[in-house]
Amino acid sequence: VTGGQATVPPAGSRLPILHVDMDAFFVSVELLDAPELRGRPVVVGGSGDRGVVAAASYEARASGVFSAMPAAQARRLCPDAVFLPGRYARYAEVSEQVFDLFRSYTPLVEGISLDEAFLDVSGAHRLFGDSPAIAAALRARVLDETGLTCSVGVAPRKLTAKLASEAAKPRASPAGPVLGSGVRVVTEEDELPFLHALPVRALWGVGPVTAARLARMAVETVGDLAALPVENVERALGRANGRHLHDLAWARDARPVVPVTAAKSIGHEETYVRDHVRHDTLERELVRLCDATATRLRTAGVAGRTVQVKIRFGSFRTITRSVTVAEALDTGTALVRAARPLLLGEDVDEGVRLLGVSVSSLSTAATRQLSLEDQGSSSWAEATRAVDEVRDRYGTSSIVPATLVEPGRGARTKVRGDQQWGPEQGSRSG
DNA sequence: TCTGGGGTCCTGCTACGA
DNA sequence: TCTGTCGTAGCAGGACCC
Repeated sequence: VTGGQATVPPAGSRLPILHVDMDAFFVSVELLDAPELRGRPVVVGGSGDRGVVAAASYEARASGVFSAMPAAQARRLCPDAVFLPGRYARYAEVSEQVFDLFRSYTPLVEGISLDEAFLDVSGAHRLFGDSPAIAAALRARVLDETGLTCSVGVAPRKLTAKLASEAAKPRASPAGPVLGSGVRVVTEEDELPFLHALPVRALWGVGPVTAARLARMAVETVGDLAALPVENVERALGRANGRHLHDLAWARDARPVVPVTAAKSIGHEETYVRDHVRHDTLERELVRLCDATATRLRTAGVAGRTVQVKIRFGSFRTITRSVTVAEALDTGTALVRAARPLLLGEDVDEGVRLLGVSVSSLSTAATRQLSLEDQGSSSWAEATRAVDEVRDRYGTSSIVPATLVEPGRGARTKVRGDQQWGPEQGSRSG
């Protein structure tokens, strides 16, 4: 307030949230490195029989290929497409470059995935102008510095910023990709009309099951959902979820942009080319997954008390078995000790399609209680540190649990990003 | 017809101690 | 000593996200 009169803030400063979404990110990175593929239908992921599509170019999308679609289906729909296996490390590298650029506008950057982030730019207006101006400048710089395009939503809160960036995206059409607006601004006044016109499936948290439940109540749009009494929604969807979605339908979303959130679980899982039926083979796979998970725990400087084993059978029936131990674990041997009885307790005659290990109830090394093993002897901790150092210097496969060494074949280890979107043809099974 | 891998969050149930 | 209640932790499954 100055001179007894309220100053009206400029419209852009009442739109603190940006949602930035890279366009067809994995595919765009591939095209950056292989420009001769531009204009062709390109699909990342799903090169094996059991894979799924991780990303599709707009040319491939015009044939009906979308993310998460089974590879076999994608191949039928678009036989001319170039299928690429995906390079997680390369995407992570480009992502880091893009996120650094985001952080040059504001420290309040919340990554949702490699290709998507929320930015709170409420403190950046003096330096960079209002939010729509920041959005436009940011898009231009991303293109200039990386050669990639992105779409940006600008809105008063996360919910609508995300939906706005979606509305700004390019679209696939049979005639080829149709450019989007690139930036979409949704002001406080526009918010409810914009929101209520969208299909209810657009809301974060409404998947196929929830959408089907809502359809039984004749809810097709966000507006339909908003019009229902909250009690009815709670009865249909459960208390927490029902209230949350009803709030979202009225654009009530107070979630702040949180720059860093600590991981709550770390794990690995893998789908096999053919189902495993032998316990000894699965035990070896379990050792490999535990070893990889433990390495990542140590890299993150955390250890966990709850160890979970996930088994997906040939029929796609999926079970989880978990155990919580007194002391937090971060070594492969300790994880195997906890996980093995969980696996051995299950009948695998049906055939196991996927095996996974994950660790939760994480604590940092500084706060965790010393285990008896730690207190009794430091030799195992030293050996583990030495293993990490050898792998740092000579690669992940340079030193592995003896169980994983096969005469004449060496050893196969797992690192993050391996077989990210399904098993490769010809990889090991048994 | 076929359904990945990395996660988060919620719900319902059971066990257990105060 | 027995019984009921309540809060919490652990466990399993499911829905959802990118």
